[in-house]
Amino acid sequence: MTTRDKIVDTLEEIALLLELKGENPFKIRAYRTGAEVVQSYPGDIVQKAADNQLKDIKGIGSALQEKLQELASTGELEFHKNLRAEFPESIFELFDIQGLGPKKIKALYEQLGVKGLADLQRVCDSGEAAQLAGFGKKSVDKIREAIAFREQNSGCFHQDVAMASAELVREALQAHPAAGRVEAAGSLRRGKETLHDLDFIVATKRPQEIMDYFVGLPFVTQVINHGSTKSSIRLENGIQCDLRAVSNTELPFALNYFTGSKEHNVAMRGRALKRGYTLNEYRLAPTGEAKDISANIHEEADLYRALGLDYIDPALRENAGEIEAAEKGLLPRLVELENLRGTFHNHTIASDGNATLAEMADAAQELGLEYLGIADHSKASFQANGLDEKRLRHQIAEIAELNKTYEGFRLFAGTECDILKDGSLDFDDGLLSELDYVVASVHNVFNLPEKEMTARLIRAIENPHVTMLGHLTGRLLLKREPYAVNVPMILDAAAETGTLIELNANPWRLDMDWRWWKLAKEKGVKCAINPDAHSTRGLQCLAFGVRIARKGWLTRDDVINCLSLAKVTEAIAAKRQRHS
DNA sequence: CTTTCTCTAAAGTGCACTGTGGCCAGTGC
Repeated sequence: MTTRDKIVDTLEEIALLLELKGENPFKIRAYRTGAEVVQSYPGDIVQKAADNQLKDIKGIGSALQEKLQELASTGELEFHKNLRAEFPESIFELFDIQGLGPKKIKALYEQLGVKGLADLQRVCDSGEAAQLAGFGKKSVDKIREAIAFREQNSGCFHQDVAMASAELVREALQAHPAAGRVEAAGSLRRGKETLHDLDFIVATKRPQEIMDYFVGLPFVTQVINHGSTKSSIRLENGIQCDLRAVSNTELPFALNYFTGSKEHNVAMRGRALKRGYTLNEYRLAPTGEAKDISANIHEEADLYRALGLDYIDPALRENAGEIEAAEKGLLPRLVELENLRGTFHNHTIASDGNATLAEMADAAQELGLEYLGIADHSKASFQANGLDEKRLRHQIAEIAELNKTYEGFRLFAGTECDILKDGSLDFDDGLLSELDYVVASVHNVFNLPEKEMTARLIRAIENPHVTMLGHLTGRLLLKREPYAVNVPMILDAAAETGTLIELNANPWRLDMDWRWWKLAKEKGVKCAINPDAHSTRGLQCLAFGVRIARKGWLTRDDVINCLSLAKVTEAIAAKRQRHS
């Protein structure tokens, strides 16, 4: 069965391969456009393609119509197969290296026979790469750094992929008749920003049966371990998944132990010892005269209570003050997805999103939100089709019109305004003042020294129209390092000016990092959880943002999205009013 | 490869930055 995703992937791969061949850039773009159109087409485009009913779809001309028909009806495409045959499979690895584009990959492949990462490392080390035209010592050094960065993160995955895989595994396990409770543990449960494996615990009386079933599941591509209570497999996407079978009574202990973090566990064990117990993954047992209380422990919460602690949410288990807080009854009541009543920073087809204003608004309402902020790119982000003054004013008017049609819901007119190299903004204050709010973000010149980058951001923060700072460090998890910026100084400036900091909920960003939010909260800086959605589906990234906010100890009072429509309207106008 | 047109040919997203090689090409947003 051909799926929409497969068609999209095929078209994108064709674009990549054509680039490698040095084809006409417009032809390449046509395939990329085609992929986008297929991705966002409302309706069953696969069926339509198979039936050759693709006429009059903008972006799909005669050549793509034919290819899509072949692809949809046969599941294959001769043209694609032939293209693939021209290059080794592993060549795609090279596109993950920052600083390598199609031209350089082409040169490496044709002149040095570089087929993948291993070859790339070799020709960098041997000095061959530096000899190529267009290459030199500096570029080779950069490539080596990029390889090292990639290797450091190899076997790591973004939250969206990990969560989807975890759901698949959980459902499969739960379906077995001998499976009792099935729980995800590990860093997934703690809500870490990236993950390298999935840990599951199942309560059962027949562990061997569960293990045999687990390693034989259809999505298993490799069996790493297969024992009577512990097995490890690899999924199709490369994620390793460990499963442990325990008894019902052991479950709370196993769950606690395998959720971690290691540091949290060490602290817990130490605490148990002080109270006369030894704690491990199976039980809490008295070491001396203490009374055996294990029969009273059915849930993790009972275990924490037994150690004189309030229940500590998995998100907080990083040994970063959570045990002390739990002892004193000072743990925060963490924000929940259900607390969010709206969100900011979302894109539409006006810039690089693929849904219209109305579609985004409808999707937001379906999620139960009361307001949605639109923040399309500004003109300096040309590559993202950023709006100029005229188009933005047109969008403001469009939003005003749409707002007349809603009851109990509102679109906010905003912008994701580029912060230019010197810290000035891409739009003048006159236009910014016509908007409901402004997200200010950096999209170019990432390599400034920390001092200059910090000054750049602070200058933007000091603009009275800047409501919030977008993706603070510009990092792309597992792909690009954050840029150098002094976060405490930024937080001070934000606190002083009443500027919000975004928690960008895109699983590739999750920026500002969760490790800073506790400090931000202490300084009185508020958070805006934003999905940075480029489609209606993208709004669901909010869930990832909430997970990170929880790791940052944030409560509903710290997150502006938890305010009602009336209150949030005041809140986003507050900074500006200080200055008027 | 697609769209648009002045309708069978031309135009189709711009800029900053980096490094290399000698004033340009590749990359990334």
